[in-house]
Amino acid sequence: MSAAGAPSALDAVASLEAVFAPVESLTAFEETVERLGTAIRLGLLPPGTRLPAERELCARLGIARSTLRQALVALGQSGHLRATRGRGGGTFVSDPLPPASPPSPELLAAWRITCDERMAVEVGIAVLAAARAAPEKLDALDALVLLIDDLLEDFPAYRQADVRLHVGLAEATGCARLVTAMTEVQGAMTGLITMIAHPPEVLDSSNDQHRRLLAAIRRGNEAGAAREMAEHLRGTEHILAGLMPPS
Amino acid sequence: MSAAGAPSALDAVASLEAVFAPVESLTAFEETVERLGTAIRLGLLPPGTRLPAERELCARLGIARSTLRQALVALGQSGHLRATRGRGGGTFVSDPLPPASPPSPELLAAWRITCDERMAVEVGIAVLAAARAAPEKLDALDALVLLIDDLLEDFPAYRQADVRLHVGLAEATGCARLVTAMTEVQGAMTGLITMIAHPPEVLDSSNDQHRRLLAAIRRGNEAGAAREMAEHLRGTEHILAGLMPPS
DNA sequence: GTTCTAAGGACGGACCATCACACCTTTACT
DNA sequence: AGTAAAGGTGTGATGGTCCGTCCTTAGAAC
Repeated sequence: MSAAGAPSALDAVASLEAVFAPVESLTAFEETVERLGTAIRLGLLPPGTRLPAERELCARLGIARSTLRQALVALGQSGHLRATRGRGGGTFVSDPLPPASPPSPELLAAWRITCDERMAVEVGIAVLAAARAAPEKLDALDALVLLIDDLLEDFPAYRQADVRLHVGLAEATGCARLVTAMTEVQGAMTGLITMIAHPPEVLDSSNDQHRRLLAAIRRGNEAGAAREMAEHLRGTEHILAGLMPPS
Repeated sequence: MSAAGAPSALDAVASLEAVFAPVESLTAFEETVERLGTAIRLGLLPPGTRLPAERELCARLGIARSTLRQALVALGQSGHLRATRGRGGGTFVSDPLPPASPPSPELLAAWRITCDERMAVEVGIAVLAAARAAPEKLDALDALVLLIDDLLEDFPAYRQADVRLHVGLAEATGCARLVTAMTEVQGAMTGLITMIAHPPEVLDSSNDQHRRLLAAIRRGNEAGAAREMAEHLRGTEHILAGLMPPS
């Protein structure tokens, strides 16, 4: 290192790859489809739910109504939404939902990156929740864990409750951005997770991890929460690693 | 809860706020300004650095040259870049950089959200690094900590090395997306951090936390890394909390 | 000193996403 | 029958982005 304080060339290279990486800016249309589609597939908007009226929703989303309609039409064509006209009508989440499409090759290729991102986001949220989650919120999550115990035989229902639990954890941090981050990460994982066989025993032990995680959070044990969450997520990762072609 | 499996209305409300939150899609121009500006302000692109040629850079960024030029012109007008023409010319990071502009009211209003996001991202990255960081990479980070010991009297230099350390941690996870997330979060924090007085004793103890953090990571101690990182970040948060008007 | 060349600088046309606004159609409630 | 609330449709304007082309500058090579 010649000049004092000047970064070495080697050190700079790695981070500059991130700085100069391709900029992919989603259009308002794309992001809306993404957001609503993810919320539907994750069960945040269960089948039969009525969306806010178009004129209200476009105001909430901060986009023009025509742009929102493009998104709604796209989600309608893919079978996730259906619209009825007239008074008392509206846009509703389809019931039943269309069968999940198989994960795209790109998603499969990026599975490790997706898992890494999930690990970072979820562990961070677990620690934050341990630091500050309100007991009442944790009570609700405990109840969810008990409810999940009855869903070990029905994977779609299990997965949906699982997502609600994880998103609930993000809500417990009180930071809306983190809720968004969690839903995005869960949406990205969903395609991968459906590839995995989920025998009830696995789901049972996974829910046990939920219990230990929530206990650690309730104790305010940040380190414990981080460890439990990391272990919990590692379970999925190991199974996926076995399924994917060795990269 | 009446219908089995159906989410209670109350449960849905919180997460739907995130689903229906305003969609803010950055244009390619805006994101480029953001990315390059952040990299410059963080010292990832130190003063005097020559950027790649426009024709190459727009290819790397995946945008049109005219769009890139808009961003370069904007950064030039704000004094972060200067361009020289002719052979051997190019676009260079200004030396010295323009004085940092005071943090915007919006940034100040969102300081808690920014801190939360940083906590989540950094703790997650610390845990991931503990799980898999290469020893050689950690050696480089240890060296950085030693270097920082000599910068306790010069806050700008300290801060720059501090950023390099944290970004280096993200690089140690081997996930480019996390490096991006870390630089974004650090960029958002920079404006807030400059508001704080940083006596050498505080910086010294902060660097001690770096040491303990890296030690935990080297031991592969995920829980310890999470705890150390959380404590490390809490230091800044507490000082900020004292400065900000009670929300 | 002339020529070559690699760089930034500027322009124009095409395309497309987005917007705002106005209007139509359906349907249930009053 | 009328009204209100919802989705459905169309149009023109605006602005971001892209692509290609040409100009200008100034160091390097000869």
